[in-house]
Amino acid sequence: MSTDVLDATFAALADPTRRAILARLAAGEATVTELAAPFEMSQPAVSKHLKVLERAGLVSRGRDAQRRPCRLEARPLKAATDWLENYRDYWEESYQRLDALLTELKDRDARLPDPHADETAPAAGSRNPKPDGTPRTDGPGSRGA
Amino acid sequence: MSTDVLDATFAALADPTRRAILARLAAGEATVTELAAPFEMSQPAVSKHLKVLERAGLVSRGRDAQRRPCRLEARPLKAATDWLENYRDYWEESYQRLDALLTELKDRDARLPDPHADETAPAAGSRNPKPDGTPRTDGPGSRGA
DNA sequence: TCTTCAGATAACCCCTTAGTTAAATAACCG
DNA sequence: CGGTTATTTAACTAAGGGGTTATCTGAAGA
Repeated sequence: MSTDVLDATFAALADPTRRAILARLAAGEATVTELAAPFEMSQPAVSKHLKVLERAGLVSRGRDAQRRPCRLEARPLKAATDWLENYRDYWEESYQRLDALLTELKDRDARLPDPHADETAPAAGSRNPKPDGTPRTDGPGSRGA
Repeated sequence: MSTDVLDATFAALADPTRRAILARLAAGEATVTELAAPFEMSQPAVSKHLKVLERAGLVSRGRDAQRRPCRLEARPLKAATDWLENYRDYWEESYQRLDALLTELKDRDARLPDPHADETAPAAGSRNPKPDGTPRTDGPGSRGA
């Protein structure tokens, strides 16, 4: 879970073109020209994006004659999700006010000296034990054959 | 869920310093100098990072005399997580081989013409209905008072 | 072999980013 | 008012990102 992985992954995801490429690859392998088609940019530009995705480990490529089919490698996305998961408690709306309250009280009580918490451990709260059963809002369509 | 939000959020998360800042803020509000202390860079540099985080909506700031305490605003992280959630099926190891198989079969069967899938909808699979009960590996410490 | 198709590289542009130091604000403290 | 503390802004450098066009490589196929 070295920071480099997260660096590269998040950086790769920061571009809409690259996210679109990943979305396309989620539907199955595709060649560079196939991937480039939907976009208004040149093919070399897409090649560059692919290189970024490849460096981040999000895409791997095979070989079929002169074609270099790309396929999705989603594993780094797990690292990213894992990192984000530490903050799940913080975006649950219902706790936002409680959180503000706690911070204020703590602030008033004593000025806490805690200059840094490790990057990988945001000291996630004991508030939400985690596995909430919330069903995904996005409707997963049928995939594969 | 405009792409701009994801752009800014993922871009903000692509820097280890900024991720560390967020981790620190998860433990409670902090002033700029408090946030800057752990790092070897100058304080203005940290201010810049904070501005990036602020622009992404990940940090908001109050005012306490000459201090401008920063607090975590985790909502954009939900958008990021939601996007990543669409790919959850793809990183479940057990399916990697099955996926490869399916793609190959489909490829052999007929060359599918599906140039682009929308960015927000990677056509997530019907394979994994989703709410897996996997407990988080990171140990959430106690938080708040 | 000559051609064509599929991608990769190169060389270049422009703009952003991450960092620096130094100076400007802004609010408190005496 | 004058000084100290906290933070922002300015000006600058070095590096990298995203895009372009033009050129090179490499495999297929006539």
